[in-house]
Amino acid sequence: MPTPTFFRLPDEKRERFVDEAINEFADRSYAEASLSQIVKRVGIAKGSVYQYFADKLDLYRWLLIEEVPRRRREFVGVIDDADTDFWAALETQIERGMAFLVEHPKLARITAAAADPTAHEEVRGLHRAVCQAGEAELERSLERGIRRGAISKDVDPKIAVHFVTAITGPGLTNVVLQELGADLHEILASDELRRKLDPRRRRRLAKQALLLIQRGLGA
Amino acid sequence: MPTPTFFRLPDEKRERFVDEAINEFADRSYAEASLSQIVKRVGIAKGSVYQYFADKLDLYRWLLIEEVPRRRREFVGVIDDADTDFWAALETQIERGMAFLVEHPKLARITAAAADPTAHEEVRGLHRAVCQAGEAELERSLERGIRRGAISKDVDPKIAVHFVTAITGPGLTNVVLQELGADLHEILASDELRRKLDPRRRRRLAKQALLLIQRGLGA
Amino acid sequence: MPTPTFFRLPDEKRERFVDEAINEFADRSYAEASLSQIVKRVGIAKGSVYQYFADKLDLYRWLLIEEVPRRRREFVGVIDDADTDFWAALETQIERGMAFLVEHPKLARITAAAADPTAHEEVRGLHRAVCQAGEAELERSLERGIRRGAISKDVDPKIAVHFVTAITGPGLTNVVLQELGADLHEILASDELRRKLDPRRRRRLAKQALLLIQRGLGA
Amino acid sequence: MPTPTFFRLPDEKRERFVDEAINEFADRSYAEASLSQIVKRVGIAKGSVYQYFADKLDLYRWLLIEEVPRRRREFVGVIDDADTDFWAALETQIERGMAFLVEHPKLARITAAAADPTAHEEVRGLHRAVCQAGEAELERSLERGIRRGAISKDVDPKIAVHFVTAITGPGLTNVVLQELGADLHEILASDELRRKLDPRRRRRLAKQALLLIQRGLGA
DNA sequence: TATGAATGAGTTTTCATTCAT
DNA sequence: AATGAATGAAAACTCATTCAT
Repeated sequence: MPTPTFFRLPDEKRERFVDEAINEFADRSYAEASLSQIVKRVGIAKGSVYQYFADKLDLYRWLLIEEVPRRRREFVGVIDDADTDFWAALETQIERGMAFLVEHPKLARITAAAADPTAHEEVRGLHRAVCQAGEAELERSLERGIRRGAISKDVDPKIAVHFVTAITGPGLTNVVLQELGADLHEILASDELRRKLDPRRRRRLAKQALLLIQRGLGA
Repeated sequence: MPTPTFFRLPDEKRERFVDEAINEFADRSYAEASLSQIVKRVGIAKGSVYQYFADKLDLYRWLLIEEVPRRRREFVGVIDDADTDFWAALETQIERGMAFLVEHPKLARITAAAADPTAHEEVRGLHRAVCQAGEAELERSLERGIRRGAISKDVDPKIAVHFVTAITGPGLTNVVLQELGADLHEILASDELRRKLDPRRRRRLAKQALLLIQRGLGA
Repeated sequence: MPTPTFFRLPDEKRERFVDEAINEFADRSYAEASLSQIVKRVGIAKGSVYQYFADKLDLYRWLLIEEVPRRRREFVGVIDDADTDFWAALETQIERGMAFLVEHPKLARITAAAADPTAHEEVRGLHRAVCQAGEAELERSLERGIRRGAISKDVDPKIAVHFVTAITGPGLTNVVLQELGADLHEILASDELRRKLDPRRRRRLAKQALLLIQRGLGA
Repeated sequence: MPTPTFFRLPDEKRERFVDEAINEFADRSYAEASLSQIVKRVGIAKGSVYQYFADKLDLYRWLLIEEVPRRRREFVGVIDDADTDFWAALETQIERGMAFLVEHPKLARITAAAADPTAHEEVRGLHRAVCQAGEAELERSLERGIRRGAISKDVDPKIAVHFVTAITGPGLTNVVLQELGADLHEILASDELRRKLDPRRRRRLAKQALLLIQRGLGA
C-alpha cells in the first residue's frame, strides 16, 4: 500500500504518476512492465517510486485492488438490485460495463489481465482475490434472483456465477472488440474508434447478452 | 516455424524438447518463460534452440498455433456437427473440452494465456490469430444451427459466438477450478486433484453450461 | 565532530540518537550501516542527522574516537600503574576489559571492527588512529615495567606492545566467545548468555592470559 | 563453488579474473567490493561473472575458503610437528607466516578481514568456519606439545589456542606493519616497502614472538 | 550440427545527501 | 531547527542472442 508520502504529494503530480503507472501496467504484463519506463515518462527520479511504494509489486497491488476498482466504481456507480428488478439491474450493469470498457479501456485491460493463468506466483494470488470479490457479489445477486422468482430454481448459483461472469466479462469484451475491429491496445490510441461505438449500438449489444442470460437462467 | 533440422531430430529428443518447452510456457508468461530453463531441463546446449527455431517468439508461436492445437485436436477429436444434431455436438464438445482441461492442464493453460490483453505486441498478434481461428469455426456451426432451426433466427451468430466461447472457455474453466478448489498451477502438481473430478461430475457441470446456452440461444 | 546543535539537543533525544547509532554500527559494517535505519528507529527526520553531523563518516568518527572510548573509560576506569605493581595493574585491566566485553558487547564490537583491514580508505585512517592511541599508552606502561624491573630488560616494548595488545584484545575476545559458545551478535540478543560468564569464571580466564604474558615477558 | 565453465577457462584468463577478484576483496570489505569493478578491470562483460559463479557470495566463499588457503598452503608449506620439536615447528610457522604476510599481503588481508565482527550474516558464517579450521589444527598441536613435555601441564589448550593465534595473527601483523611504518594497503603498492623487511629482520621479530609464547607456555 | 562462453542492455532496488519549506 | 521529498549514482543480477569452434 502507498506510503503517507504518496498521499501528501501535490494532486497534479500524484495523478501524473498514477496515470503513467496505469499506462504501463495496461500496456505490458506485470513481468514486462518496467518502473524505469514509468519514471521516465513521469519525469521523476527512479528513487522516487520507492518513496511512494515499497516495491513494484506493492504499486501493482494498489492499482489492481484499490485504484482501478475505485475508478470503476466511480464510473459505473453502484447498481443496487435490492430494490429493483433483477433483470433490470443486470441490464444496467452490462450497459455501464460496456461503457467503462469503451471509455476506460486501460483500466479494463488491467482488470482483464487478472485472468492470465501464467503469471508470477505472487501476482496470481492478487488476481484470484480480485476475481473472487466480484464473483461473491454476483453470487449473492443470483441467490436473491432465485428467491424472488426471477431466476429458475434449478440453477446452481455457485456454478452459474462463472457463466454470467464469462459472458459479461471476456464475452462482452470480445464482442466490443470485434465491433470495433481492433484490439484494446488500438482503442487507447484512437478517440475515433471510441466514438464508433455509440450508445445506441452499445445498447443493442447489451440486449443480446442480457437475452442470452435471461433466457438461459430465467424462470 | 521450426527449421528442417528440428524435424530431423531423433523423435525421443524432439519430444523431450517440446515437452519441456510446454512445461515452461505453461508455468510462466511469455516474458518470464526462460530458454535457459528449457535447455537445462532438456540437457542440451543453449545454442541448439537457435538451430531449431529462429528465436524465442518463433518457438512460442509454433507451440501456440501448431503444436498445442494439434495435441488438442488429437485428444478432443473432430466433432462434426454437419451430420448430427447441433446440441448433441455442442454437448460432446463441452464434455471433451472439460476432459482436456483436466487431463492436460498444461496445454489448456497455454491456450488460456492467449486471452491476456497485456502482453508483448508480437505475442498479442499470435493470440488474436488463435482466437479468431476457433471463433470462425464456431460461427459456421452457429449459422448451420440457425439454418436447421436448432437456434433461434433472431440470434446474430457474429455476436453469439463470443458468448458461447466465453461460457465454454473461461466460464467452464473457472467452474472446474472452483470445483477443485485450486488454481491451474496446483492441478498440475497433483494427480489426486485431477481424479477428484470424475467423469460423472464433469458431465453434470457440462449439462449446466449446455442448458444455459441451449435455453439462451435455442429456437 | 558534532555540531553545536547536537549538544544543544534535549538530553533524552540526544541519548536515544546515540544509542541507536551505536546499535547500527555495532550490527553492520561501516559500509552497510544505514542512516535510514537509525533515523527510523529514533523517530526523527533524515535531514536531522545533517544538522548534527557533517555526514555519515563524521558521525562514525565521533562514535569511534570519542563516544565509545568515553563510555569504555567510564566503565573500565583509569588503571594507573604509576603507583602500583605493573602486573597487578595489568591483571585489573584484563579483568575489566573482559567485563566490558560481556556487559557492553555493542561497544566492544565497534572497537573490534576497527581491526578490519578491508575498509573504506577514510575509515581505515580512523582505525589506525584509534589503535595507535591505545598502543602508545601501553608502550609507556611497558617501559615503566622494564625500568622497575617487572619486565625483562631484553624485551623491546615497541614490539611487545603488539603481542600484549593481541592477547588482551582479539585473544581474550575469542576465548570469551568460545566459552559462551556464541558470536558477538548472539550475545547482544541474550541476557542469559551474558550471565553464563560469571565473575569467577572470568577471573580464571583472565589469569590464564596474565600468566602467559607474565611468564613471557616477566624478568 | 565455481562452475565447470570457470575451470574450463584458458589459464591466462582465469588467472587474470582471480587476481582481480583478490585485488577487489583485499581492498574493500565484502559489502563494498563490487563485481562491476572486477569485470571492468579484467575487461570482460558483467554477465560473465555469473557464468563462473552463482553470485557474489559464491565467488567470495570460494576465494576465502578454497583459493586463498590453497595459495597460502602452497607458499607456507605444511609444517609437520609430529616428527620435530614443537618449538622448532612453531618458529618455522611464524617465520613463514611473516614471509607470507610480506610477500602476499593481499591474500593475508582477505584472511584477516575474516576477523571483522560487523559483517553480513552470511559472510560471518564463512568467517567463523575459516577461523575454527585453523584453531582446531593448532589445538591438536598444543595437545601434542603438552604430551611431549614441551608445554606446561597446567596450560589449557582450548584457551591457549586463542592467545597463540592472536600473537601469531594480528599481533605479528601489527608488528610487521609498524616496522614498515605503513598499513597493508600501502604495502601492496610498494615493492620497496616489501624489501625493507629483509629475512634477517623478519627472523628477529619472529624470535620475539616465539620467546613470548615459549616462556609463557613452556614447561 | 551441436556446443557453450561471451555479451550487454535491461531490470529492481538502496541510500547518502541536498534543499526548499 | 526540523522536516522529508527528491535525487541519481551505483549495486547485483538475468537472459535472449551471437558466434567461433
